Amino acid sequence: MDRETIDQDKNSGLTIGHLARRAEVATSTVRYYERIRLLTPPRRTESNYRLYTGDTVERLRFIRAAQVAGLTLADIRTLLAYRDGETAPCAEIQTLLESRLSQVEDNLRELRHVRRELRSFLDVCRHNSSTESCQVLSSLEQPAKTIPDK
Amino acid sequence: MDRETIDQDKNSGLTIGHLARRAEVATSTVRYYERIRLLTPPRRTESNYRLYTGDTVERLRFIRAAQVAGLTLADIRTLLAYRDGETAPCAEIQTLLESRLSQVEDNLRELRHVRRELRSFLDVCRHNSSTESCQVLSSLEQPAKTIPDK
DNA sequence: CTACAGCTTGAACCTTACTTCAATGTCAAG
DNA sequence: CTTGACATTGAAGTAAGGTTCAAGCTGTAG
Repeated sequence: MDRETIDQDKNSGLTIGHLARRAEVATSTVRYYERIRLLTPPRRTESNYRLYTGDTVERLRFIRAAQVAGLTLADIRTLLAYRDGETAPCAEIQTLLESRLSQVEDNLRELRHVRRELRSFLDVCRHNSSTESCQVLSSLEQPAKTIPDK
Repeated sequence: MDRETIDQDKNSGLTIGHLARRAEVATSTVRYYERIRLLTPPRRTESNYRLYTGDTVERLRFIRAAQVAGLTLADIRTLLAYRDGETAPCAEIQTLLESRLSQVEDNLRELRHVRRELRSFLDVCRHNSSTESCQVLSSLEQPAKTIPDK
């Protein structure tokens, strides 16, 4: 039995620090999530320390998993409400996921475009023999400049 | 000769509004750029209006082009300093572009990961016959859950 | 008993790239 | 002369997801 486990047994609850270590988030994040109503206020010790159960560890992992999937905290609040309630309307969840997916795909397209731009500027840079008067600067002058084909 | 051109000729200078329209940015953006020293303070009319030359239109286009290429305004300030000065050290510019490119590539990798996650949750959603108790919620419970191969 | 780690709070701060606001001044047209 | 568009300023607001701070209490090891 390690320190953590002993501490937990003692009062059958986790202080914010223990919760945070188990869920691998910062304590400030836990308080932040309580503020924005992703976590409901937990019970308190006599000395006003927050006291959590293992369920909250799960909840935090849920939040992380959803974040990794690209959902915003606002999205996640919606999902958590379903998770807390008895109904979990699949169609609405699906709509939410699909709308995020299409945003992610937009971002991907834009990033690929940015990558193309950067690469083409780097090409200019590399085909430049002079160490001064980098051609990139002037190629940035003409907007929408395309590499002339051949 | 259109209104814009007449206005320009009159005093051989552009007010902030004319500059903004020519460069297709908001006037508030122009003032912002001046504040963060991307633009040097222009001369003023007697009545304290900013008065720009066509060079500033070019400068704003330069900024836009660089932004589209994924550079931050801080990066761009560096480039503008080279552009204003007599030396444009190609090597350093190349380094800057390469470091942005690798950030962009990191972002792309991460976004592709996010897309995979979202798609796999959507698969769960679509293979679910029940309209209630959406399986996505429980599949978010187990972190790092991989779809079991067959 | 004394450290020192850990907890409490509300408020402020961080990043990036801007926008908005309020109060006031300027300029050209009718 | 009035109206309306445009200009000025500094300060504050926005989005998102947190972090940091100050000042003060609690808990425990030595």
